[in-house]
Amino acid sequence: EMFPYPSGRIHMGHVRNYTLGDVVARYKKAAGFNVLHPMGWDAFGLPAENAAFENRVHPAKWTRENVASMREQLKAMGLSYDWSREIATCEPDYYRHEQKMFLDFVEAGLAYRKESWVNWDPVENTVLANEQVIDGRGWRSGEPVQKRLLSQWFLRITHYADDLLQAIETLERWPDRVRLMQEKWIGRSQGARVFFDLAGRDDRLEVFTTRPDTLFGASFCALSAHHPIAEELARDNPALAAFVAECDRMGTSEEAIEKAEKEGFDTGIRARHPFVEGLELPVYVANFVLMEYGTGAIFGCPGHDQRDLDFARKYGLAVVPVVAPRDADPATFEIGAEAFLEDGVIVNSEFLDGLEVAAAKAEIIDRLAAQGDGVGAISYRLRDWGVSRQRYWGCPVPMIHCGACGIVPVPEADLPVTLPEDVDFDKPGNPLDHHPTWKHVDCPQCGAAARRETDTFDTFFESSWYFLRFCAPVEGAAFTRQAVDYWMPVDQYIGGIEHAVLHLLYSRFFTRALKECGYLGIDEPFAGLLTQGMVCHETYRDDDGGWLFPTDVEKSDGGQVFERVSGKPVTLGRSEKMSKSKRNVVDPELIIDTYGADTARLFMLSDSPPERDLEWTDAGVDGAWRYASRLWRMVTEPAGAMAERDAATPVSMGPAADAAHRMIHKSIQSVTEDLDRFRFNRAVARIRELSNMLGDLAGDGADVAWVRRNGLETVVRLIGPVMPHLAEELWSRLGHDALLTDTPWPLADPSLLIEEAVTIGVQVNGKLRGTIELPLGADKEVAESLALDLDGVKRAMDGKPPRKVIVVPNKIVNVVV
RNA sequence: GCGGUCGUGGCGGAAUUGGUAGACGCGCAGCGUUGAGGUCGCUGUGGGAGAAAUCCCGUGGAAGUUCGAGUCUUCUCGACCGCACCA
Repeated sequence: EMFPYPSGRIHMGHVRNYTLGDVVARYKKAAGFNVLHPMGWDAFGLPAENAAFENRVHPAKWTRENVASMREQLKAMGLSYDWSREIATCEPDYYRHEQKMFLDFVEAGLAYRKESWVNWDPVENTVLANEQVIDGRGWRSGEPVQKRLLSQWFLRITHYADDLLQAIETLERWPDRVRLMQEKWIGRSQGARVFFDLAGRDDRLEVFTTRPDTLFGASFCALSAHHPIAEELARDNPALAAFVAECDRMGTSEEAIEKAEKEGFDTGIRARHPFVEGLELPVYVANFVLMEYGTGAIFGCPGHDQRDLDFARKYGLAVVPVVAPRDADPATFEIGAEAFLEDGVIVNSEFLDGLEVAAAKAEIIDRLAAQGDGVGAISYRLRDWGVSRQRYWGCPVPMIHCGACGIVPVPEADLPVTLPEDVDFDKPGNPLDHHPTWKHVDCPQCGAAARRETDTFDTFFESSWYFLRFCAPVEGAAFTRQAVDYWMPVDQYIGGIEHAVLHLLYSRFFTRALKECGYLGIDEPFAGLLTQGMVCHETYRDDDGGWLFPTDVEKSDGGQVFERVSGKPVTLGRSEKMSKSKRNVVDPELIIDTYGADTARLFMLSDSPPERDLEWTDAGVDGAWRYASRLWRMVTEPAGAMAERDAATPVSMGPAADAAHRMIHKSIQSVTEDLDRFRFNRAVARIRELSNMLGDLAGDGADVAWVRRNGLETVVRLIGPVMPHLAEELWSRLGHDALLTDTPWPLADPSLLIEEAVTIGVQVNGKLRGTIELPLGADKEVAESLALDLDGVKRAMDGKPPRKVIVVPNKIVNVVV
């Protein structure tokens, strides 16, 4: 399972995640596998610094205390972890290894430095995370944020863009939706670079486009606000500089940029169309053009791109259709309020006219190349991974800035570069930067006074390789090659869908980068992936719209909801992801104290399939608790005779015992299949069915007594991975000395799984009109004649002769009249 | 805005992957146990009509493919998740 951020207390999302993992681990162990089931702490991060700021507690102290209390909470859940492998990423023993990895990445050309944009709070003089930007303003200052350029470290994930994309195909045990999301995230697009001559200038404007076929429909070009040409012009043009500043007030998230009202500024520059003599396109600076994608410049074809169309309408630019639907008249086809995005036939485009879109792309790329105005190109949406953070609570970047030697790596012998303990969180900005002594060091090359890098790594850095250290958390190395070769890749990884792209993609990249640096021999870290859904709960608000905790709320029999203390009415809201801000949370510790861990675990698996969202309800927990109690009574208070533990299989069994015996083995079979396929809710349903059958099993003959014991033992063994405490106790009460944990998984007897008879449905014109009982594999003729003889079938046929009778053996008969 | 996922009873969900829709659980109703309530046990429970047999309707909506569609196709509506400095 994905290791948690030590926020202080476990939440229901953890309970779900770790229950799922523990069931898999316990089941696989019982099934005879060598299981490594570790746990650790993703211990660096922003919340520790917020706590330091708000509660005047040191991030290290806060984090370590959180780890200690969360460890106790996890232990109370009965999770089968190997705690001897526990790691916390904030300890120098852990992060020293990633400092070495980083130095190796620099050596291999996989890490480099470049300028990039950050959110800047002008009042606090600090860099803000996207999370700290609310509606374009700093979360504490309330001031509009600005974009600022900082020189930062990047990891060259784009070097592996194609490999990361191609290899998605090999991840057979990953959910399709995650594979699709990663594919879209990498975003390989085939297109062209087009070079426009600029009137009155010597340089050319280079744009990337996925639609070179629409070049004849171009009516403008647009630059990113920080395109070199835009910056150059802004120096002498206050109005443009003001527009650029306006663009900088937007956040850095893609969402903020895409949702903003599209704005442009006409630079006055004109770009010459490469094929149309005399056609000059206005060049704008526009707020929706990303400097990080393609070349930071585009040409706009309003007819065939909605954003370009909106822009053209706003600024009164020409809209010329150059692709028309195949059945449209090219002379009259016009673009209205919506751009035409589909494939069709090229029109209004000189030598391209009449071609299909794909052919036109190939043709125009050839022509562009021939006259030196462009070239076919591939572009990726994926950008290099910026890993520098201007924060304290992270792994220090092991670099030194020397006035004479430039940027110098910290020598390996001097690792780890550890965080100073005595830091001050009262001043805004990065505490490492204003620490009095920490950053002042001598240059390892020339010995002159130099300055430490005060940035720390993105915390995704730690989570990109922790699974490797779990294989061998040894001293003196990140891991041992032997252990990694034995255990890796992770056979089954389980975590939230919110990590579908970033963490999982970074880890895939990191594994490749480590391979390139000789650390290991695999490409893919996670062979199997299960992404669990969220835990949700209904929401409550009082008269003033304030959120209420479920514990503050009471429900009357009539379904009215009111505040427990004041009795005031409460508005019931829909079920949403449990979150502190909406207060719709249930504390796992309270549930474990009240009902026990096994009940919480059972409920987590019972109702919803793991990948779907799960709604937490009190009634559902009660139901799980009732089942646990019932199972307890069934085993400890046997109503009828129960055979001795080692009683031999009865020589002959009556029909009731025989049917029960068969059902026991069918249950073993289906529960095993369900666990193999992570259909835990079905597995639980099957176990409950088996319990229900045993509860109804009447008689006290030796055969029934034997089957009853056999059945109860089977239920206990099947439920063991889900409710380990209860099952272990019941196993002992059933007279076993060995632990259930050490007992192999039950095997179904194939001879008991064979059905002798089947009930199949009989339809008339596709509607069910009756059922017939047939021996397994009965002849079609037999099925047909029995079906036609049914009263309901005769009635529905209304005296008409059958036109056709479809018999699918062992499944269905359908009479067509 | 872009990308992704999901819509089945009062509720969570199941459906052998195109073959008897609603397994299992929750809730609700009735009965039994109890002084009462809870627990526990039994019975019933998709909607409509009917005393019943039975019939009609039914998987967000509309159309299509098929002997047969919850499942496949097209369109459409709605809900949710991610968007690179939260983890």
